[in-house]
Amino acid sequence: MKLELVAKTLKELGHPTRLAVYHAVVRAGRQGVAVGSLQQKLNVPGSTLSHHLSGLLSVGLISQRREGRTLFCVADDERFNAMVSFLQNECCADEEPNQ
Amino acid sequence: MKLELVAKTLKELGHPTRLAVYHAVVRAGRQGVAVGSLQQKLNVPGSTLSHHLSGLLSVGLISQRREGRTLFCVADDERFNAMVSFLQNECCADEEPNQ
DNA sequence: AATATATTTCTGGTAACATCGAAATATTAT
DNA sequence: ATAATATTTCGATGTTACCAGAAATATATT
Repeated sequence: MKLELVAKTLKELGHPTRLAVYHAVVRAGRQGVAVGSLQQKLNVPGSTLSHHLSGLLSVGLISQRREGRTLFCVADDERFNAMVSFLQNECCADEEPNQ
Repeated sequence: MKLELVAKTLKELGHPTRLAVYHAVVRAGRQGVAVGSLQQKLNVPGSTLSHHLSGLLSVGLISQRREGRTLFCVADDERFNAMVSFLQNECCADEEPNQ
Protein backbone atom coordinates (compact mmCIF):
# COMPACT_ATOMS: atom_id res chain seq x y z
CA MET A 1 0.00 0.00 0.00
CA LYS A 2 1.41 3.34 -1.06
CA LEU A 3 2.03 6.10 1.45
CA GLU A 4 -0.33 8.47 -0.30
CA LEU A 5 -3.22 6.07 -0.04
CA VAL A 6 -2.43 5.21 3.55
CA ALA A 7 -2.49 8.90 4.39
CA LYS A 8 -5.85 9.31 2.70
CA THR A 9 -7.23 6.36 4.59
CA LEU A 10 -5.95 7.65 7.91
CA LYS A 11 -7.40 11.03 7.19
CA GLU A 12 -10.82 9.54 6.64
CA LEU A 13 -10.67 7.81 10.00
CA GLY A 14 -9.28 10.97 11.53
CA HIS A 15 -12.59 12.69 12.08
CA PRO A 16 -14.66 11.96 15.17
CA THR A 17 -17.93 11.47 13.33
CA ARG A 18 -16.42 9.31 10.62
CA LEU A 19 -14.52 7.26 13.16
CA ALA A 20 -17.76 6.71 15.07
CA VAL A 21 -19.51 5.75 11.84
CA TYR A 22 -16.77 3.32 10.91
CA HIS A 23 -16.85 1.91 14.42
CA ALA A 24 -20.58 1.28 14.18
CA VAL A 25 -20.24 -0.27 10.75
CA VAL A 26 -17.50 -2.61 11.87
CA ARG A 27 -19.48 -3.69 14.88
CA ALA A 28 -22.41 -4.52 12.66
CA GLY A 29 -20.37 -7.34 11.16
CA ARG A 30 -20.91 -8.99 7.80
CA GLN A 31 -24.55 -8.04 7.60
CA GLY A 32 -23.73 -4.35 7.93
CA VAL A 33 -25.94 -1.53 9.09
CA ALA A 34 -28.45 0.63 7.24
CA VAL A 35 -27.62 4.26 6.57
CA GLY A 36 -30.85 5.20 8.27
CA SER A 37 -29.89 3.30 11.40
CA LEU A 38 -26.58 5.10 11.53
CA GLN A 39 -28.40 8.37 11.15
CA GLN A 40 -30.55 7.63 14.16
CA LYS A 41 -27.90 5.99 16.27
CA LEU A 42 -25.34 8.74 15.79
CA ASN A 43 -27.86 11.56 15.55
CA VAL A 44 -26.34 13.13 12.46
CA PRO A 45 -28.31 14.88 9.69
CA GLY A 46 -28.68 12.71 6.60
CA SER A 47 -26.79 15.01 4.31
CA THR A 48 -23.86 15.22 6.67
CA LEU A 49 -23.81 11.47 7.17
CA SER A 50 -23.94 10.87 3.44
CA HIS A 51 -20.99 13.16 2.98
CA HIS A 52 -18.95 11.26 5.55
CA LEU A 53 -19.95 7.90 4.14
CA SER A 54 -18.74 8.89 0.70
CA GLY A 55 -15.40 9.69 2.28
CA LEU A 56 -15.12 6.25 3.82
CA LEU A 57 -16.26 4.68 0.56
CA SER A 58 -13.72 6.64 -1.46
CA VAL A 59 -10.82 4.93 0.28
CA GLY A 60 -12.49 1.54 0.39
CA LEU A 61 -12.88 1.31 4.16
CA ILE A 62 -16.51 0.39 3.68
CA SER A 63 -18.75 -0.77 0.87
CA GLN A 64 -22.49 -0.72 0.35
CA ARG A 65 -25.16 -3.20 -0.59
CA ARG A 66 -28.71 -2.28 -1.43
CA GLU A 67 -31.71 -4.24 -0.24
CA GLY A 68 -34.91 -2.69 -1.42
CA ARG A 69 -35.03 0.85 -0.18
CA THR A 70 -32.33 0.54 2.36
CA LEU A 71 -28.59 0.73 1.84
CA PHE A 72 -26.38 -1.33 4.09
CA CYS A 73 -22.85 -0.33 4.93
CA VAL A 74 -20.27 -3.02 5.50
CA ALA A 75 -16.67 -2.66 6.63
CA ASP A 76 -13.93 -3.88 4.33
CA ASP A 77 -11.39 -5.58 6.58
CA GLU A 78 -8.86 -5.97 3.86
CA ARG A 79 -8.30 -2.29 3.29
CA PHE A 80 -8.19 -1.66 6.99
CA ASN A 81 -5.66 -4.40 7.60
CA ALA A 82 -3.48 -3.22 4.75
CA MET A 83 -3.35 0.18 6.40
CA VAL A 84 -2.47 -1.21 9.82
CA SER A 85 0.21 -3.38 8.23
CA PHE A 86 1.74 -0.36 6.60
CA LEU A 87 1.80 1.45 9.90
CA GLN A 88 3.38 -1.43 11.73
CA ASN A 89 5.81 -2.65 9.11
CA GLU A 90 6.79 0.52 7.36
CA CYS A 91 6.30 2.91 10.18
CA CYS A 92 6.41 1.47 13.61
CA ALA A 93 9.79 -0.08 13.06
CA ASP A 94 11.60 -2.40 15.34
CA GLU A 95 13.77 -1.24 18.17
CA GLU A 96 16.92 -2.53 16.56
CA PRO A 97 19.49 0.24 16.24
CA ASN A 98 19.33 1.44 12.65
CA GLN A 99 22.63 0.99 10.93
CA MET B 1 -7.97 5.92 24.74
CA LYS B 2 -10.98 8.05 23.94
CA LEU B 3 -12.45 8.19 20.47
CA GLU B 4 -11.90 11.91 20.19
CA LEU B 5 -8.19 11.58 20.84
CA VAL B 6 -7.85 8.60 18.52
CA ALA B 7 -9.48 10.64 15.78
CA LYS B 8 -7.09 13.51 16.39
CA THR B 9 -4.14 11.16 16.26
CA LEU B 10 -5.31 9.54 13.04
CA LYS B 11 -5.87 12.93 11.52
CA GLU B 12 -2.30 13.92 12.22
CA LEU B 13 -1.03 10.82 10.46
CA GLY B 14 -3.52 11.42 7.68
CA HIS B 15 -1.44 13.88 5.74
CA PRO B 16 1.20 12.67 3.29
CA THR B 17 3.94 14.96 4.53
CA ARG B 18 3.26 14.29 8.20
CA LEU B 19 3.05 10.57 7.57
CA ALA B 20 6.39 10.71 5.79
CA VAL B 21 7.85 12.71 8.66
CA TYR B 22 6.55 10.26 11.21
CA HIS B 23 7.85 7.41 9.11
CA ALA B 24 11.32 8.92 9.05
CA VAL B 25 11.25 9.62 12.77
CA VAL B 26 10.22 6.09 13.62
CA ARG B 27 12.92 4.64 11.43
CA ALA B 28 15.50 6.74 13.21
CA GLY B 29 14.91 4.69 16.35
CA ARG B 30 15.64 5.75 19.89
CA GLN B 31 18.25 8.26 18.90
CA GLY B 32 15.80 10.15 16.74
CA VAL B 33 16.48 12.46 13.85
CA ALA B 34 17.29 16.16 13.73
CA VAL B 35 14.71 18.59 12.39
CA GLY B 36 17.28 19.83 9.93
CA SER B 37 17.88 16.33 8.61
CA LEU B 38 14.17 15.88 8.08
CA GLN B 39 14.06 19.17 6.27
CA GLN B 40 16.75 18.04 3.86
CA LYS B 41 15.61 14.48 3.50
CA LEU B 42 12.00 15.37 2.79
CA ASN B 43 12.74 18.60 0.99
CA VAL B 44 10.20 20.68 2.89
CA PRO B 45 10.64 24.34 3.86
CA GLY B 46 11.51 24.78 7.52
CA SER B 47 8.42 26.69 8.42
CA THR B 48 6.17 24.10 6.86
CA LEU B 49 8.01 21.28 8.54
CA SER B 50 7.84 23.00 11.90
CA HIS B 51 4.11 23.37 11.50
CA HIS B 52 3.68 19.68 10.78
CA LEU B 53 5.95 18.68 13.64
CA SER B 54 3.88 20.67 16.09
CA GLY B 55 0.86 18.69 14.93
CA LEU B 56 2.57 15.39 15.62
CA LEU B 57 3.79 16.72 18.96
CA SER B 58 0.33 17.91 19.95
CA VAL B 59 -1.04 14.38 19.96
CA GLY B 60 2.08 12.84 21.47
CA LEU B 61 3.12 10.79 18.46
CA ILE B 62 6.60 12.22 18.77
CA SER B 63 8.64 14.08 21.33
CA GLN B 64 11.76 16.20 21.10
CA ARG B 65 15.11 16.35 22.79
CA ARG B 66 17.62 19.13 22.37
CA GLU B 67 21.32 18.57 22.01
CA GLY B 68 23.16 21.81 21.57
CA ARG B 69 21.72 23.61 18.61
CA THR B 70 19.93 20.68 17.15
CA LEU B 71 16.55 19.29 18.07
CA PHE B 72 16.00 15.60 17.75
CA CYS B 73 12.59 14.10 17.11
CA VAL B 74 11.78 10.71 18.57
CA ALA B 75 8.70 8.59 18.06
CA ASP B 76 6.59 7.71 21.07
CA ASP B 77 5.61 4.08 20.62
CA GLU B 78 3.18 4.10 23.48
CA ARG B 79 0.83 6.62 21.98
CA PHE B 80 1.01 4.92 18.64
CA ASN B 81 0.30 1.50 20.07
CA ALA B 82 -2.63 2.81 22.08
CA MET B 83 -4.13 4.09 18.88
CA VAL B 84 -3.65 0.84 17.01
CA SER B 85 -5.14 -1.04 19.95
CA PHE B 86 -8.19 1.15 19.86
CA LEU B 87 -8.61 0.50 16.16
CA GLN B 88 -8.25 -3.22 16.53
CA ASN B 89 -10.18 -3.76 19.75
CA GLU B 90 -12.86 -1.15 19.53
CA CYS B 91 -13.12 -0.90 15.83
CA CYS B 92 -12.00 -3.83 13.85
CA ALA B 93 -14.23 -6.21 15.68
CA ASP B 94 -14.29 -9.96 15.46
CA GLU B 95 -16.09 -11.83 12.79
CA GLU B 96 -18.47 -13.48 15.22
CA PRO B 97 -22.06 -12.85 14.19
CA ASN B 98 -23.27 -10.00 16.34
CA GLN B 99 -26.31 -11.02 18.31
C1' DA C 1 -49.73 7.49 -11.70
C1' DA C 2 -49.50 8.91 -7.01
C1' DT C 3 -47.57 8.46 -2.55
C1' DA C 4 -44.24 7.10 0.95
C1' DT C 5 -39.60 5.98 2.34
C1' DA C 6 -34.50 6.11 1.97
C1' DT C 7 -30.61 8.40 0.57
C1' DT C 8 -27.94 11.69 -2.13
C1' DT C 9 -26.78 15.99 -4.46
C1' DC C 10 -26.95 20.90 -4.41
C1' DT C 11 -25.89 25.22 -2.33
C1' DG C 12 -23.65 28.51 0.26
C1' DG C 13 -21.76 30.03 4.40
C1' DT C 14 -18.12 29.33 7.82
C1' DA C 15 -14.16 27.35 9.84
C1' DA C 16 -9.95 24.85 9.59
C1' DC C 17 -5.78 23.65 7.28
C1' DA C 18 -1.63 24.11 4.17
C1' DT C 19 2.03 26.71 2.42
C1' DC C 20 6.14 29.44 2.70
C1' DG C 21 8.98 33.78 2.90
C1' DA C 22 10.54 36.92 6.24
C1' DA C 23 11.48 38.10 10.77
C1' DA C 24 12.31 36.47 15.40
C1' DT C 25 14.28 33.43 18.92
C1' DA C 26 17.57 30.18 20.85
C1' DT C 27 22.07 28.16 21.10
C1' DT C 28 26.95 27.91 20.42
C1' DA C 29 31.44 29.63 19.03
C1' DT C 30 34.83 33.41 18.43
C1' DA D 1 29.21 41.49 21.80
C1' DT D 2 29.14 39.56 17.10
C1' DA D 3 28.43 36.14 14.06
C1' DA D 4 26.88 31.57 12.61
C1' DT D 5 23.61 27.83 12.86
C1' DA D 6 19.09 25.67 14.00
C1' DT D 7 14.42 26.13 14.51
C1' DT D 8 10.08 28.58 15.32
C1' DT D 9 6.67 32.26 15.01
C1' DC D 10 4.33 35.62 12.21
C1' DG D 11 1.54 37.03 8.48
C1' DA D 12 -0.67 36.65 4.35
C1' DT D 13 -2.97 33.83 0.92
C1' DG D 14 -5.12 30.03 -1.26
C1' DT D 15 -7.34 25.61 -0.68
C1' DT D 16 -10.04 22.25 1.32
C1' DA D 17 -13.28 20.49 4.82
C1' DC D 18 -17.44 20.80 7.37
C1' DC D 19 -22.27 21.53 8.10
C1' DA D 20 -27.16 21.19 7.30
C1' DG D 21 -31.51 22.67 4.98
C1' DA D 22 -33.80 22.20 0.67
C1' DA D 23 -34.39 19.96 -3.56
C1' DA D 24 -33.58 15.90 -6.26
C1' DT D 25 -33.22 10.94 -7.14
C1' DA D 26 -34.16 6.05 -6.41
C1' DT D 27 -37.04 2.36 -4.85
C1' DA D 28 -41.19 0.27 -3.35
C1' DT D 29 -46.25 0.17 -2.44
C1' DT D 30 -51.13 1.19 -3.65
